[in-house]
Amino acid sequence: MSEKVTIYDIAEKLNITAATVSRALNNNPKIKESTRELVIKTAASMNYKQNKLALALKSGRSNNIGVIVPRIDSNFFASVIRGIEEELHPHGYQVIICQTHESKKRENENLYTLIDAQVDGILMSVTDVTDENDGAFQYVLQKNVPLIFFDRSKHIEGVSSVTINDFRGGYITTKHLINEGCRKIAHFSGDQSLEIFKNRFLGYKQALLDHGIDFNEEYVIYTKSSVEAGKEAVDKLLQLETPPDALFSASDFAALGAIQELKERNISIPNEFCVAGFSNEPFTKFMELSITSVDQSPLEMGKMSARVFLEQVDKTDTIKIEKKVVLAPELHIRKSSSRTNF
Amino acid sequence: MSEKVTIYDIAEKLNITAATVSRALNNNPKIKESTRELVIKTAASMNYKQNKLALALKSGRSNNIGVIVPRIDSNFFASVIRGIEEELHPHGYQVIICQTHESKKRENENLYTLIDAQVDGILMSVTDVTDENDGAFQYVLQKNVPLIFFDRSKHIEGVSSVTINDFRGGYITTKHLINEGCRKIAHFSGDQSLEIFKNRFLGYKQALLDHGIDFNEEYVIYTKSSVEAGKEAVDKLLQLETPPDALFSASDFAALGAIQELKERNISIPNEFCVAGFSNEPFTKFMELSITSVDQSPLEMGKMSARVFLEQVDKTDTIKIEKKVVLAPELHIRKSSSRTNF
DNA sequence: TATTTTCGTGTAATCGATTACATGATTATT
DNA sequence: AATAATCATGTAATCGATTACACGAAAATA
Repeated sequence: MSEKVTIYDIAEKLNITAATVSRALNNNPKIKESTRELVIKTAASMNYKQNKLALALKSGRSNNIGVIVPRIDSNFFASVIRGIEEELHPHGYQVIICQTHESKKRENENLYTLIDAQVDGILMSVTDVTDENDGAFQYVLQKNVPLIFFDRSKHIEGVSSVTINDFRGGYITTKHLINEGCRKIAHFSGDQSLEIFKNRFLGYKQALLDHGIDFNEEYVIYTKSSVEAGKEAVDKLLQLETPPDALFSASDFAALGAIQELKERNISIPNEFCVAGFSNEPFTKFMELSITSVDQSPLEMGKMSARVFLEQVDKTDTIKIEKKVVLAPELHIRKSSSRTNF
Repeated sequence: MSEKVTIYDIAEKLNITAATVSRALNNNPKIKESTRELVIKTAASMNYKQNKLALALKSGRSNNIGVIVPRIDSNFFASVIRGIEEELHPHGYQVIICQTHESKKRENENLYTLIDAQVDGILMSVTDVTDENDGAFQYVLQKNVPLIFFDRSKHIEGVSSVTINDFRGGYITTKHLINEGCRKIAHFSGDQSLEIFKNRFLGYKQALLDHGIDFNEEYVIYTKSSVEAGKEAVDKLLQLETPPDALFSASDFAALGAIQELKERNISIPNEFCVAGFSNEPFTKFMELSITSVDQSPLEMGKMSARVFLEQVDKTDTIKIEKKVVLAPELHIRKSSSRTNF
């Protein structure tokens, strides 16, 4: 039953034109004060609502921004999205969510769909199979839609990014393990095509080097981010001639799997074996044997990404700003690696 | 640099009208086959993309649906959203996310904004201060936009809902605790204005009744869903003349808090005290002392909500379908309450 | 052959708002 | 009083696609 009220209806009622109504509602200074008041009052009484679609068509701006993540049901990504939403909501932007499930096809599909839906910007975390030379990215850039990577980033000219210093995260965690007296430190890494994993790995390596510990190729295992994968990987490690005495896992889930497997083998943590993870998933601090982990401040990352977007959205199209924000990782030291402090 | 290609550009190039182009692209049967092919080929070669905003304005349908949740960074809501997205994506819908942070003001704001943005439907979980008589809901209904509640629902005529059987969840959990030999079972509940908490509570009460156990008002505590709240609540319980020997908490976080507090007091779980939570948060199964909890199948809930929406979206406006889907809760029995099986 | 169908396409309105330009009414200036 | 400047509003195009209606040409029917 709800008749849609347009500016034409208001115009008709007041015997003026829609143009005048539009101007009055938009506080155009050329409108007589009395007219403006009358229009605003009438609009309110008729329960007028501006049609955002018409506005979007005319202006070419939808006031929507797209967010693409591998999956939304992970604490990390959900928190980033929360940050984005909170930062953008006051500016009148709505957040559209897309998932890739680590599929390049889905990722491209999402990019094209978002552009076709005329979003005003795209904030995304790439998949582990993303190719930065893909046409979809060119398509986005060519449309002059601000594109911002968060966490999982690729180097593309003209694209800003908000990441954490993964190298440093790897470095301080490894250094911490060394401080706890560990010398044979293993590392679970992820897909090397993702910068985040490469950098955590490099930080790990550098810390070893800086502390005079030889890097041992055998101690590095590439795992999926799952409990199961962590168990299997630890299994492999323990079969080595000289098994490690500590683990820096680039994934909390793999770290948890490792802990479960070590416990089953009655290896005492942290006395015989120290474990540290990455991401500060909620469960890491809830465990009785709480797990040391690197916090990525996802909320802050989301807010920062949103801010970078806001900075770019109104700039002249001709100037391409490329901003690289790097947040500091924070190591949360917990029981799984605390021989001394607890 | 990207010139936008419209149907007018295609029309001009082929010396026909935009109407013909539109028809050809929409597989209108009145178009000559040769023309259609030519148009489609030309459109492709010119890299034409349909302007969704223009389409939305004309049709009044945006192909967006709005999802409103208290917060997105909770495993439960994130999983529901995942389900919604996965179900709706193949149908060409985009999902817009809004958060309320349990604020009625934010909730209303979100409802109005979504309607003004012409979403084709709204799927939401209400706040704990939502009033079903609020004008915002009337506004939505009056616009004939399908509204579907999931999990946290209110009774509003013409509004469908997808929930789990919280009564049953409360019942089977309490019954399980009784089976384990507990007789003095406490309950942490939440805001009673939310059906979910009322129903879990009622299920709890009924189970006691059915097993000849007196209901003890003192054993029921209304807590927030947080670890801290759980600790404080257990503290109160233990000060009672006859402290309980089990807890059914309507929140996993409060259950965790309870467990931590009980452990600090060296009360042995599950031998002296059994604990069960609700929601099956990821950490409940990861703990060494894994926590018994009720699974709400959030993914399924999201998919089901999406399906209910799809059923309603194309129906004639005149017929208001009101569908109430109730999913079955599933009790995951774990160490925190297993005196016998583990 | 004359008349009716059918077919394919064009014309123009529509969705709702914005805005460059035009215009008439005041007011200010000389 | 004549001219210029200012003000408030109207006219009409525009954003890009869809679609009811119209119309000429070709095909079918009488």
